[in-house]
Amino acid sequence: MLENTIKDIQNLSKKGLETRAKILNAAEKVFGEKGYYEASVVNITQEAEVGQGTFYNYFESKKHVYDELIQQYSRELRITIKEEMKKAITHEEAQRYGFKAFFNWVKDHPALYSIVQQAVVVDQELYRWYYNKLASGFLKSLSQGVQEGEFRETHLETVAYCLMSIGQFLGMRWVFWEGQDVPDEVFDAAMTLVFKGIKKH
Amino acid sequence: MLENTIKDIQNLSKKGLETRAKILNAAEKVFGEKGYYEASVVNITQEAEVGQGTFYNYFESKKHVYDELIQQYSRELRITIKEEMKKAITHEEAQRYGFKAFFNWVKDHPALYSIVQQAVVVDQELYRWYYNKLASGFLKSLSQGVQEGEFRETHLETVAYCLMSIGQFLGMRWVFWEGQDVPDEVFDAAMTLVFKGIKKH
Amino acid sequence: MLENTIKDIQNLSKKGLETRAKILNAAEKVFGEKGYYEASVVNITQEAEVGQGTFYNYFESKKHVYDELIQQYSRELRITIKEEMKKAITHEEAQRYGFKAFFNWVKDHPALYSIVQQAVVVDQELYRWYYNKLASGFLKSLSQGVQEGEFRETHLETVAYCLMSIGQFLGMRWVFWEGQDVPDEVFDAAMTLVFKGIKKH
Amino acid sequence: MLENTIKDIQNLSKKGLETRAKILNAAEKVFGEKGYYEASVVNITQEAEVGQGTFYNYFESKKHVYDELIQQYSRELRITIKEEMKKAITHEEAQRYGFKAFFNWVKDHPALYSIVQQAVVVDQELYRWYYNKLASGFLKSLSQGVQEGEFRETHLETVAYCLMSIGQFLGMRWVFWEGQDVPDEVFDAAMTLVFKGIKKH
DNA sequence: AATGAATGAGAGTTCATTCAT
DNA sequence: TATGAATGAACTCTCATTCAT
Repeated sequence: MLENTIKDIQNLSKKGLETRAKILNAAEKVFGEKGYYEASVVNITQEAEVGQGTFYNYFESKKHVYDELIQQYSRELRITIKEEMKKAITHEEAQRYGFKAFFNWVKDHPALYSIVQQAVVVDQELYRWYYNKLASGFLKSLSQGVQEGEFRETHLETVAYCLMSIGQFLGMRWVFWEGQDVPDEVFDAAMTLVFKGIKKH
Repeated sequence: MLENTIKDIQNLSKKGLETRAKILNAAEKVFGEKGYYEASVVNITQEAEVGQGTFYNYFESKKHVYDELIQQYSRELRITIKEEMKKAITHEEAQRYGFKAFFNWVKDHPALYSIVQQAVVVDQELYRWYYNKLASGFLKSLSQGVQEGEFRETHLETVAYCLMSIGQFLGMRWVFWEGQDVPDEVFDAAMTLVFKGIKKH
Repeated sequence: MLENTIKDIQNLSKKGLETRAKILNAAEKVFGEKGYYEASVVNITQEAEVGQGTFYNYFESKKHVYDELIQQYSRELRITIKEEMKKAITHEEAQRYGFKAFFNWVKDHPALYSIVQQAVVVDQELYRWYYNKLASGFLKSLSQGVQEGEFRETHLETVAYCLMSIGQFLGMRWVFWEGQDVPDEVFDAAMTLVFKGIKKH
Repeated sequence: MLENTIKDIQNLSKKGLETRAKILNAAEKVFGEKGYYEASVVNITQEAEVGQGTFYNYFESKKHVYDELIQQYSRELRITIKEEMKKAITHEEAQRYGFKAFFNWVKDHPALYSIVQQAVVVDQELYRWYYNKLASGFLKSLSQGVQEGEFRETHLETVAYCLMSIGQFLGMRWVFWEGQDVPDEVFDAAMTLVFKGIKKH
């Protein structure tokens, strides 16, 4: 009743949902390729093969699509990583699986990876939110490892940030820039560094 | 005689150099506060207290000032870190001094720190150039440490990227976001992590 | 669907075509009055009573409208002249009709006449193209006159240029400058000059 | 006393006159190459190898140099033609010499030729003045020819404009566009056309 | 639900001209 | 007499957004 111009994902018809999804996918592609500021709404609607006006039936502004992409991405990424980590037995293994999952994600969604990076210019607050959220995932897993005696006691938030940063940069350097998997020797070198640093013995 | 429209840093009068510096400083401030895309040339010239046209006497475009800021920043930062590292005796100490120097730098130049981050959107190539340059600094120092038997043998480029990334994220999290020094417990936790990871014993 | 930003004269709605025409007419008027360089796009959109941005929905740039005006003008003029010449019996008569048609055209479209002249500064190539096109019309008619024995043999391209230039200058001097018809005595004097010059006896 | 900022060609030192001439020559070249509107004052001062400010010591504005060039050109051209025509015996010969002189002039001063053409956009009034002046030269010579019985009676102003226009276009077509002399067959064809048209028998 | 024509605020940039030195 | 640094008005063009259909 309050919102008669759509935008509310609820009461959308099936067709409406499809159109919305087309736009969102187009936005992902276009933002990924051109960057938020170089990308225009027209670019997006053309990519989506819908009219210019249609965009505003589903999103309040260019910024709103961007926000939605990041939030969606963030959620999916964290779920994926968590799922993957569950398969492990030790916490070390879990961390390894987590890294692997992240690298695969970047390889499969380079556009979204880029979009997140762009938040540093587009919306600092969102950027901080994203990394804090990601770090808190690491933190949880780490503190379990400590409780169970697998990792030594230390300032865990710091370590969480360290691990996250390593994942971030290796993903950037080898996966995003080169468009390949992280090479085994790189992965191993990084893991050895990390686990020598945090394991109890 | 001959050259009236400037842009060449050489043969600039004293007054010209001052004006140029005013604009560069203003650009640093404005880009830092508003981000590259939200910042307009007018914002910069107003901050610099010069006329709009004056900007174009000294820089070919908005992008050119930006590039200059990054390159200048990059050079100064690397020199500062190197100077600081020289004061150390062991390589571990050198690395610690390096990190400290970097954190101080971020604290003193938050705007420039932000500007570099923005390159991820503004100019990917510049962004890669910056990090590769920075990483190669770490690499050099590390391989010396290995040669002299202080650090263990490993895939050094990876480790360089890991160290750089840790510095980057801790600097972001504690210095840039909070505007304070990296707390001692954080610094120690990170250094312990790192050196347990790379030292020989 | 698909094409939102226009510029293609095809698939334009009726309203779109109207707007485009309004802009084109306004441009003709404004270029005619102020000249290409003194005329601004704002001048044109104000004359057309549309928003500034609307201009760029229909033309890529100020130069593009200009080109279109010239080409349209050139085509229409040549068709008009040809139509008029067809009504004649002898080739002398045909030439006379052609000149008359040209002078009438200038009287009816002084702005367009001026716009063509401006090409000498705005776009030399276009200027040459226009006059070569016009001269080739004269040439065709002349060589027929020669073949049929009405005109004497001579270097026809030269004569074509001479006739064209006479039309051009009389049109400028009496029609464009004074805003009147070419006076009879002027017309007769010029025609006599010309036909004494080219007729066989 | 009235004018203390120079600009008055009178009380100029020898050096001043030289500087003024340098600027005028540079302006001729630059206007000729780029056209009045595309040419900037900086272009001119750089070509003249003087400072930007120096320009305004000798000319009130960009437009003033332009005016001066045209007037100077017009005067010199008319003198040159007149001198040349004096060498002839018959009036027909005089006209031929006049045309020749004009074509040579265009060949030697293509930049000035172009500058005059540009007046059609830059300053209509100047443009009309120039052509009226030129036509009146033809007129004088023609009416003498009539008085002395060499040319037939006719509407002389018209014929003057016709002759002038022919010279103008042949000069443009063969000399200015092609950068060569008017070919003999073209020259002869044009002269034959003209003199069959105006001579008594 | 879908469209695309219309818009105007605001961007980056140019350049004729001024003026202190 | 010569200079070039400084200026701001004015330009062309872009684009997120609105709205009538």
